[in-house]
This record gives sequence, structure tokens and C-alpha cells, in this order.
Amino acid sequence: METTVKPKKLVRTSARTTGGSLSSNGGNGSRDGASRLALDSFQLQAISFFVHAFAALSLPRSIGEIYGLLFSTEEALSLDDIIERLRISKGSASEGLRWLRSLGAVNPVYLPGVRKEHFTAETSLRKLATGYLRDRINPHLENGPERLRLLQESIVEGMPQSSFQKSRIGQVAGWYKFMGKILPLVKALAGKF
Amino acid sequence: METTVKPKKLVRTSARTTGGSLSSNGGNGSRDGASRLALDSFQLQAISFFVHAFAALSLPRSIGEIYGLLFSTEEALSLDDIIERLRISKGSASEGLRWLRSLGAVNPVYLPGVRKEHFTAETSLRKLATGYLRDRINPHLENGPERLRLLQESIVEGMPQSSFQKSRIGQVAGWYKFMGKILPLVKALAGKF
DNA sequence: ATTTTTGTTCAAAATTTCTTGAACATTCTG
DNA sequence: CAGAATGTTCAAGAAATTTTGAACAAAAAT
Repeated sequence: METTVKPKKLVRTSARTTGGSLSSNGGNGSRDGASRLALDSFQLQAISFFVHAFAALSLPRSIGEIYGLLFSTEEALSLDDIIERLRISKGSASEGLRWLRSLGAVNPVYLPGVRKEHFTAETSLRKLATGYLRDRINPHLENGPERLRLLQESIVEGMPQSSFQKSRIGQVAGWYKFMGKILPLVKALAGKF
Repeated sequence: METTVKPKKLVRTSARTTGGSLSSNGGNGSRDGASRLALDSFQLQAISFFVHAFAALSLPRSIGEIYGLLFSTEEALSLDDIIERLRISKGSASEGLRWLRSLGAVNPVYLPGVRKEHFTAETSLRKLATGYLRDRINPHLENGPERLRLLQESIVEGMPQSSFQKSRIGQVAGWYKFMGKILPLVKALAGKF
């Protein structure tokens, strides 16, 4: 849930958690065979930014990292690029990318003669908002009528509380109406940015 | 609490996971000393409704249960009433109620001659929305300027990518502007329901 | 002043969620 | 076609979150 920002614990206990996993080195860190590309300070800051932002929506850290990396990188990156730079597993990267793709938050980029899929970040607020609402909000709203029906059918006529219960159902119906009004508004306004 | 010999768990193999933990019995289930008040079908349905709705916001089940119970019950309920009806622990009930209270989603009710605090659900969309935005969204937005500054300062002038990076910062600034526009709109519209 | 009532806090346990890594499927290359 | 490259899936492990329960604190009653 994460109510207030608790003191948390600073000293996390394992590799993944150990804060300084993302290396920033001034020059170029490539040495051994598996060249380890270093992130520049802008990338580090952007990743931190998006990890926080996505956490506000209770989304996993790896997704924030991937989006942050793409957002802060001009060139399109492949799955392996992402794995290499963020030091996350293939599984995480693949699933995270799948999620971002389904939302429309990353764009595939065609590169002639290159087999690996490459991606850049989608930054259009309209597209991001639309995708998020479509994937994460609409599904819940679509059940609305059904859920409202279930509530209605659960009322036992004639009971002393049934009048109160009906008024409650009126409230819920109003909430759904509100959502029906506000979502288009959000999309419309998002289009202007 | 009156714990002498706690019943411990009666077949409670994961009641929380196993959907059917909330008993609905037609008549009145009170028998032994600790009267166990049964939930009526409307209450059960409402609780299910809010557990789902709150889960959509990644909020814990117990909070949805508590709000659902209060929402579907005409009389004000005390902490013990909630514990008794939902069969959740005192800790969960206390923390959940604290969260709901801080959001403004429950109202304390004064009952003359009664010592226990009693609560009803707040159902005004305006109050709920305002409280949610205040507690869960604003805190993140308030860091906005600071975060934006950090991003800006992370740009190394003169690098070939610094122009790209500046354009990205422009995007983020736009997103914050959008939030600054849309939130008041949400509040205003919520006031009409 | 002592006991009872009421509510909070927090460590440990239970549960859920996320990540890893390796097996697998698929597509491309030669 | 065989082998290599690329990407997906999923079981098991790791980490984070939630729930419990009992100790504790505060307020009220006796």
C-alpha cells in the first residue's frame, strides 16, 4: 500500500537492492568481452525519476527503469541493450517491455539490416494517457453495469434497510457517471500537451 | 481484549485467500458469548465491490473490506464491530481505519454516552476525490520542481546529446503542467456528483 | 489508585508480487 | 537442414507488502 513515505530501510540486503547497481562512470566503461555500457548522469537521473513515478502507480521498478532508460536515450535500444545497461534479467526486460508495448509507451523502430527489435520511448502525453486508461482503468469500468446489477439484486425488498441500500446504489451509479464524464476530458486535455 | 483461551484458528487455512470467508447466514448467527453478526447480501456484495475497486488502485483488501462494510451499513460502526463482522485482526482494522480517516473516507459519529469511536462511510465524491488526490497524488507532484531541477543539472553542456536531453526535459515540464490543469478540473467535476 | 475499556504499534508470520535464469519456441543465416 | 540468434515463458527464489496478535499506552470508570 505505502501510505506515507516511511523511513524504509536504507541498507537493503541483496545485490538487486543494493542501491548502487547502476554504474555511472565518467569515461567509457567497456573493458572485458561483455562491454558494459555506462549510463550518463542524465540517464541515471531520468531512471530514478521514472522509477519513482511508476512506483506512485504501484508499478514494478523494472518497468520504471526500462522506460526511464529509453526516455533518456536518443537511439533506439534492443532487449539486449537494455539488459546490458540496466543489469536486469532477460525475463524482467522481456516482460517489462511487453507491458510498456501493450500500453503504447514504447515504439518499435525499424533499422535496416538489424534483426533485433529496437525501441524508443513514446512521450506523447495523449498516447500515454490513452494507453494507461485503456489498459488499467477501462477494464474496471466495463464491469460497472454488471456490478451495479449484482448490487441491486442483492437488496431484499421490504427490509427496513432497503431504502438506505437503494440510496447507496444511487451513489455508486453517480460515481460511474462521473468517470464517464471525466475520462474523455482527461484524454482531450492530454491531447494539448 | 478478552483473550483467555483464544479459539485460535477454526479451519482458517488461508481464509483471506479463500474467497468465502465472510459468512452470510439467513437468520441471526449469534449463539455463544461472542455474538457473530452476519452480513446481509447487500453488505457482502458491497464489500466485494469495494475490495475490487480498491484493488484497482493497488490498495490492500482490508481497506476495501472496511470501506465496503461501512458503505453498506446504515448505522455507525465501532472498531470492534468491524473486527467482529469482517473477522479481521485488530491491527488491520486499526490501520485500515486510520488510512481511511486520513483520506477523509470515513466520518466519526458522535453517540451520546458511548465511549467507542463509531464511523460511517463518507460517500461524497468530491470529498473522496479530494482526499485521494491530496494524500496520494499531490505529494508526488510537490517534488516536481525539485526533480525537474535535478534532471536539468544532470545535463552536461556541450555533449552531442545535450540538445536531445533538453527536449526531453521540455516534455516532462509539459506533463507537470498537464497535471496542474487536470487536477482542479477533476475536483470541480467531482463536486457535481 | 487500581482496574477496565479502548485503541495503537510493531515484530513476526502469511501472502503476494517481482526477479531471475534456464528451458523452450521461433525465426533467420548459411 | 543444422546451427545461431532472438525473444518468450514459467518455476523457483527473493523481496516487498499485508495481516496477525500480543504488548503497550491512554483514557475512563470504579
